[in-house]
Amino acid sequence: MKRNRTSYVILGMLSIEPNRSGYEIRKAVASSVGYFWGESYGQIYPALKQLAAEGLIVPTLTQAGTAKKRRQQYALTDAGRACLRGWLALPFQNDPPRNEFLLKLFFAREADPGVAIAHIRQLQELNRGAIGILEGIEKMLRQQASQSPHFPYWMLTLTLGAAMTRAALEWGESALAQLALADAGAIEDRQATKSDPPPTPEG
Amino acid sequence: MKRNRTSYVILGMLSIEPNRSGYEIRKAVASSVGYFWGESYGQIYPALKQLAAEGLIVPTLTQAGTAKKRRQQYALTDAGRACLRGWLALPFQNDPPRNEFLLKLFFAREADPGVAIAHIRQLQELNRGAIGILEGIEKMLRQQASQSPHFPYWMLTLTLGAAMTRAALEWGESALAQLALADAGAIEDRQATKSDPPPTPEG
DNA sequence: CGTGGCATGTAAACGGTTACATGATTTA
DNA sequence: TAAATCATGTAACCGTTTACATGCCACG
Repeated sequence: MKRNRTSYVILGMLSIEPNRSGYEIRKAVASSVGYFWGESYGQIYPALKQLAAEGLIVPTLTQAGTAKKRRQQYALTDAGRACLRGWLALPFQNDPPRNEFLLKLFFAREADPGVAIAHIRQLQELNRGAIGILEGIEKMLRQQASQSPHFPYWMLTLTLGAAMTRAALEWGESALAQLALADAGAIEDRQATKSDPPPTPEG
Repeated sequence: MKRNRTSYVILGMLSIEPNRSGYEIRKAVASSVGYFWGESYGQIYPALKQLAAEGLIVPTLTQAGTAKKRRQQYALTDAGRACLRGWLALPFQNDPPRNEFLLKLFFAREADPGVAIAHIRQLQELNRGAIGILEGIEKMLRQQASQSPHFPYWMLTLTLGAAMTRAALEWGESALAQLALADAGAIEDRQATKSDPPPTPEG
């Protein structure tokens, strides 16, 4: 039975906490795995229908007591849980990353000299923001979920993200320094063709 | 004029070296930017047609001298080069990464204890391989392209990839250690409920 | 000569995003 | 009751992969 990954994300989210609606699942995805996975309504709602038709999830009664909005909630069935576990045990597929930043950097020679520097600065901004967000999530996790059996795995996803982001930040600093040097070198070269060469700058 | 990114990759590749065919462009992509970008024939050939129709590239005569296979080559026009430069100067869009490894790790509590460890080991394998490939490319670049004006930018793409991969490798080691400890802890806990607690193992 | 791989291309299917439509619920 | 927003859903579109079709060239 071929199934797309959206279905597994839904099963996973319901395995962590049952009785969620499509809307809630979408929000949970964005706020937990959002920095390495995304889902849109256009995928979630059809997938919910399909999963329910196959008996992997069941619609649960919206408790009429408080009646918060009208929303159809779902919970995992035994078959759904088994399906999730089967998928988890399968080797992960690492989908080829698409990194437009690196693409532009690769072709940057064709552009004006400032372009690469501007892109790297934009990347640094993004990565600094990401570090902040990751640290925020980590703090919240430690306070609110440190006793959860999910905690160690959730922390691991965070620390990998943080480690790679920090590595990228360090790279960015050195890359900016390099490009600045190269610019200075180019200026020197231009001066050198006009007058005497000053090979090393001195105070 | 809306244009997909495949077109810019083609323009970029032709800006580095003109007179390439679709097949050659595909191969060049795979062997240079392959670890952060991919293109398939199904995109390249239609894009070539479209670019030619818009005058951004021109089909060049396959030199009848050696007649190496039949293949239609293309070269950049001035308009094509200008188009590429315009795109390069635009802020890059960072497309949300999709990382199935992290997704499975996030849900790993639902699976058997060995599953997360197996996935991390698989990741380590992949990353060790990636480091090897990146180092190979770097060596080749230093030998064959160190005088090219593209060289500094190409090196930067390599060093970012290497830095992030190395960070992931380090993370993997510590993650494996952590999970091994957790397993040992779980065993201890189970023993503790059966007999006296041995809080710290001693020779 | 014919087989295998090179090179070009196309059609179909897929996964995913976006935009839009709609009702229901809060709030002002 | 009007406006804003919540929640669900659908249709269309886009980019991409995959599978397939085909002809050409080199080599045995």
